[in-house]
Amino acid sequence: MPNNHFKRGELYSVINGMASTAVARRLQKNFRNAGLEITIEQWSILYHLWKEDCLSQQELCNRTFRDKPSITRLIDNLEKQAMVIRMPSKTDRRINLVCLTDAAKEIQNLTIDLANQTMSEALVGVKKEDIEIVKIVFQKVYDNLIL
Amino acid sequence: MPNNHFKRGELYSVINGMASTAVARRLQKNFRNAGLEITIEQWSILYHLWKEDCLSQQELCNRTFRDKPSITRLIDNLEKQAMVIRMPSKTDRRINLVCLTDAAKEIQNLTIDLANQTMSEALVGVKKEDIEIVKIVFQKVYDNLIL
DNA sequence: TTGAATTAGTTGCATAACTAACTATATGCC
DNA sequence: GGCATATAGTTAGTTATGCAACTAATTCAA
Repeated sequence: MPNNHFKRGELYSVINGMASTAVARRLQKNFRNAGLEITIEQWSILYHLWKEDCLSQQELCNRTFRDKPSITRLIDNLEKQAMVIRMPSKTDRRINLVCLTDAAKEIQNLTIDLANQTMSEALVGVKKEDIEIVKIVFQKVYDNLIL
Repeated sequence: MPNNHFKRGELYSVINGMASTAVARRLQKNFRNAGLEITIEQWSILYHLWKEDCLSQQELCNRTFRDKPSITRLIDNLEKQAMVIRMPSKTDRRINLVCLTDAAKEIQNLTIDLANQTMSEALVGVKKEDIEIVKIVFQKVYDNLIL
């Protein structure tokens, strides 16, 4: 039994029960209050497309740390809401390029402002250098488990 | 537009896409490989009951940062698998006390070992003091958003 | 003591996640 | 060229999550 047993268990439940839920739920609420009918999961797809448009579904899997079926359904739902369209790649017919519509471009600034505002609320009292440490720890965890 | 705009956006997607999924998915896989038919969400309930048995559903909500319907269904599924039973409180008939069965007690040591092992794999190369910082940051985030 | 407000838990509906099994296209080796 | 293998994406089935609306029991105050 490792000697740091309980600490790790505690960390585990913190990560699992709190990290994504508290921030995500608040951001979702802020979207709703602003009249935006979009989930944070859908927004996270748009967020990556705003950085670089017309990515393949596989590339979205890599960048959002989701598996392929999850991306398929998220794109399905975003397509229903006319936020993105699937464009068959001309060089590889297996690939769908996921491209933004004008509707998605219109909500970019508003939603990113809301996200920044939410992160500001969430990070009150947290030192900048500690945020950097959290990012580094998460990246290491991801590398340890996935690569 | 806040000047630390992109950093926070990045942190957001890291928290949302990676934190719970990578560790949780690995732990789930380790459970499955050990022949355990239990989800990590169900395990997180058992984890709190091993620390203190016969908690109310509301108390489990507080300790696992979940809402009431989530707890209701997790307990439903755990009850189907005969891991817990609902016992009506004698002092307040609105309350269900959720108590462990022998089957749950049997898997306690094995699953906690697997969880510690998974956290050890996940935290390779991460300094102990950085883990503490992550915990403190998450607690602050939670306090900022919920309280 | 009765009636409003609070608290504990459940149910219905929608979205999202993972696994496993599947189709279709592309690549690479003989 | 042709077959094995790899890659991109979809579908089906189960579990989990969030919200809103609901029932039942308790508390508290007029």
